[in-house]
Amino acid sequence: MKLGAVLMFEQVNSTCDHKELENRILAWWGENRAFEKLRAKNAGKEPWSFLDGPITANNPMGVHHAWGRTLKDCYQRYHAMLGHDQRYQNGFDCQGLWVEVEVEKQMGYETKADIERAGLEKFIKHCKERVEKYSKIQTEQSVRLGYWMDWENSYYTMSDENNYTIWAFLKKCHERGLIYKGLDAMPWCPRCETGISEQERREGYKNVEDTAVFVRLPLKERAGEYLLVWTTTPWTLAANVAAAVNPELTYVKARQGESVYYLAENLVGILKEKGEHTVEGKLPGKELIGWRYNGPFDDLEIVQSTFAEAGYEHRVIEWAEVSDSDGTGIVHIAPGCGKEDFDLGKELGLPILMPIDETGIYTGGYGFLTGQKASQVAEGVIEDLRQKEVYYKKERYAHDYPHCWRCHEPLLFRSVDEWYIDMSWRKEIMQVVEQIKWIPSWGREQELNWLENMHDWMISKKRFWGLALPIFECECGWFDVIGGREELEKRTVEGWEKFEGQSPHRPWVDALRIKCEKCGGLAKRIPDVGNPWLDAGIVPYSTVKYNTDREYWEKWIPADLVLECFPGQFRNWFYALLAMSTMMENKAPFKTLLGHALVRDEHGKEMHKSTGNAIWFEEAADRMGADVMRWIYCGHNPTNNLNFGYTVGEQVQRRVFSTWWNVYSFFVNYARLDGFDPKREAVAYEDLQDIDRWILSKLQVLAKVANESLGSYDTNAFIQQADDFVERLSNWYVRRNRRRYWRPKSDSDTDKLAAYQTLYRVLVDLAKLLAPVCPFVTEEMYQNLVRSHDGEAAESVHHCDYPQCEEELLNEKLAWEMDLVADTVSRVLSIRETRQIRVRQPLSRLIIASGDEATREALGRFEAHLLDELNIKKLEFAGNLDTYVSYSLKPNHKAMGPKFGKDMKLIAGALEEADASEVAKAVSAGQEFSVGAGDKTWELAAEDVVVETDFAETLAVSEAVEPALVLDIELTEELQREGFARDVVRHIQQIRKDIGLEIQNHIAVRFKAEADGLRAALEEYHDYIKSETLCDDLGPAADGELEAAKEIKIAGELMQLVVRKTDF
RNA sequence: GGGCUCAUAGCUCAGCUGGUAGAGCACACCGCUGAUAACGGUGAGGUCGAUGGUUCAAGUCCAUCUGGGCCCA
Repeated sequence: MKLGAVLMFEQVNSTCDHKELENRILAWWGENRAFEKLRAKNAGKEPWSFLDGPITANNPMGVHHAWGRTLKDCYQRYHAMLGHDQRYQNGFDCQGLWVEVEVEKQMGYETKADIERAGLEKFIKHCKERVEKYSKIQTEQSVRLGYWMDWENSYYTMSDENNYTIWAFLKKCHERGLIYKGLDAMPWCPRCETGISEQERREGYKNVEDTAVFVRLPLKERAGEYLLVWTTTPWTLAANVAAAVNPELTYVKARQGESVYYLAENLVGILKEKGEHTVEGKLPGKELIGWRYNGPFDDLEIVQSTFAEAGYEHRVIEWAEVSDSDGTGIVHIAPGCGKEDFDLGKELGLPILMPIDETGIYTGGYGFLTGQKASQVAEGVIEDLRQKEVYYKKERYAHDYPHCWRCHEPLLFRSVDEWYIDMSWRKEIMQVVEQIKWIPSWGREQELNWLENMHDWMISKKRFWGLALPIFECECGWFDVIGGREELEKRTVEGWEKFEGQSPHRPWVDALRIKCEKCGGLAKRIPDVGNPWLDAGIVPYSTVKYNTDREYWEKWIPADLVLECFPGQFRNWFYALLAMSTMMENKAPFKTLLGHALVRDEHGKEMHKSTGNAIWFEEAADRMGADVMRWIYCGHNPTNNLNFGYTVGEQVQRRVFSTWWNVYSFFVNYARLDGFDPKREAVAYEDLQDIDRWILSKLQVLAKVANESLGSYDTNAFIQQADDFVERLSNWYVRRNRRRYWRPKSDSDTDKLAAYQTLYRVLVDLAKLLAPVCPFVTEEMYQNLVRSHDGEAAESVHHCDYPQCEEELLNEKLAWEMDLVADTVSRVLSIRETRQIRVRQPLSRLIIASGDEATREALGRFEAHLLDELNIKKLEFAGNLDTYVSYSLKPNHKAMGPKFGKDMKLIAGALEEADASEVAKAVSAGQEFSVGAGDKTWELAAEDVVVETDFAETLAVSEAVEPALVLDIELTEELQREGFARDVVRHIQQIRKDIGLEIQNHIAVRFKAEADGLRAALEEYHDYIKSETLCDDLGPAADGELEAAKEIKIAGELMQLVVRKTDF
């Protein structure tokens, strides 16, 4: 088809290919530097500050990351359209064990020794390379998502600036005397050869089955009597120092064969398996305290020497935490191998046996155990105990046991020296928490709860790739913390030449020495690296020019928004941010924190590579489209986990995007045919139709909701409204107005112009409103609708001002009226349904009965829509339905409750007794009336009761709600013929579609029909059928013309139809 | 044991400051279609986890309990 000169819109397909469209828009943004122009446009204006939590640059980004990133982008785009200046800085988390583990896998290293053999420098280089590789991949993925960031300027937590700023933080801590080295029993990963911090330990609990052993420990001075002790970690028995009982529990003395056993009364059942026993006495736990016994490994040289040195013998101690829920009620205590054991040992001054080294292997002095892996000695220990006759029995025992969160090895407990920050200043942090708005609000409680209960912060890790802790320690015990590069250079007395020009990482920083201020010797850096949450926690300082441009920092911090996935972060990033910022400046680094939950699969299961239900980001983006994904993310309540998958994607695509796109495509394609010129002077508001004013009002409501929702970080509320708007736009506004666009072209047709202008305005504003949510499809629409003809308009939809509600276009009355019309339509359709009368069959009249003037007036004004939509000839109005009905009465609780209170039940009874038709008359007249029960009477108003009506059979009625509707369902032959004609039209249209004709193609139709009614209808409605179907030639078929005929059935009568295209 | 949180239709979820329960999907039936491989209508399906309390009125507020999740000990 040839286009005239005035046609400016590009033709639009009826379906939208998201993948193609999005890639095209991405390329266009790039070529036109759309993002850079946006930044330039807003530069220097009022700032809005978002602070990005660094994403771990260790693997490709998943659909779970895309949730948070979509929300981040959405709020940034919204504020950009409000004209706010922004930093757009993305962050990558680079340092830490997670990277090391992946590099180890990649290089085939098994142990720390392997790394050291291969060379630390090489290893660190690989770590850096891995971070570079994945940060690049994540950047590309984020771009595909439509995430607008200053990608050239992303921050990396491995940067010098970041590391040195953490040093400054640590120095402040040290100046307050909060840094210390402590010996503690801690969970330890023998594979990673490092301690696991409290935060990390919580990541890795797994339910496993272990061998639990019952051991009988001979009591000294009580020949033939034994303590029965139970442990789930047989490897720790060699480090046994004491046995603990609960002084409040009751214990029994039980004889079994030659032996006498002591154990908790409630657990005596465990003896059964080994034969008969008799209970010879009961005693409280406190009577056992102090009893001495022979340890299970007293034969070991190291046990003997350690105990001798301490002047100690194995004995029973008290511990209130001992329970009788499992085991024997007597707990084996090894202070070198367990957290509680260690604390207990410290309290009581017990000696400590530390049997294993960093790799989980027994050290010297442990006899046959020496050189063995602790995780593999269970059977050997049992055999040894058996020979020593202290073995009683074993069992399989299922429990939650901590595992390494990275490599999944079971953790062991070791007593080791680690470095800590004393967190006794937690109250200061808790005060800072109060400065923050938490969404959802219980986030505050969560954070406070963590701060209340946390222990000191273990900041050291015996690994390689990470923050080099700036703690220099001298052999004499003196240590100091260096606060930055300058101080480091100033205080370094040796090794600077090896360090200069390198990042402050191992191995280079290990070469440095400073002078000990106590003994004058050389202090060297402790070999440990830092906890990675230090890296992420400092970013409000390190990435926002805190050290170099304080004015800039003041401008952007505290940030307006931090937005991250909730789980874990209360003790991780949020905690680190708050703690570090409290120490640095005693203030919150951000004002609002928005948290979201986790992404699950469609069925609510966790996504895992191994179970095959994981969805890769690229695949999702290409298959469903980034816009669709973003709609799903924005439309979800962030508090709840999100069940993500292709089914929900298809739903959103169908329900929202397909509908919206088709309105757009409908508009564009007809606007082209008609040569609609968007620059023409606007039709005056008073010359619009009510339905135009209605959709414009609805658009303003949407703009209001959009600004309120996005302004309060609630995309969900906005999406719900937008969803509804698209639905109403398509299935009411466009559906009701189709014929206005189809009318023959005429420049003087103001009403047609009004229809185009209204729909145009709605589509343009809707694109702007939704631009932050789905940036691609809105850009596409904007370019075609606006930029195609207006070179002065903003170059991108994302450069536009965000639409604000125009109060003068709001019209609540119209909204109410349109709801009434829609409701009326729906009710009449419901009547047709129950009476089995298809909508194509015209009916003679609809009676609307209401005592309410406004209701009648409103429906009267939309009469044309009602008649057309419902295929009815005539509308009649009545004040009530007296002549057809009998009445019954029901109380309206909402109206009466406040007035009559406790009398409600009595009044309900009185209404049942009252003269219903009298009341109905009063109600429909809006008058007061009285009812009575016993000796009481009440004055009721019209709105206090609901009148129900029973109808005669002759009419179809819907009277449950106001207004009452009565549908005349009598079918005359005349009406039937018209119904036939509409059926014929409909079938011809279907055939047109089936044979692939375009809207504008003309046709010829041949038919054959036997039934008189049908033939009469074809004759009577000959012209109507022709004009409705663009048919130039309609007539009965001659012989041989029906070969390709389609046989159809109309109201039970057969008919044959042939459609032929006549233009080419 | 303590803190937080959740419990509404078969599934996923809305229900703000109390007024007598909704949507989408799925299912069945019917209809509509010259924008819509769409849509509309109807039906079935809910003791709004349980029990008390406040109130004329509770999914909504309060208390207790049960069950799930997270956090802490």
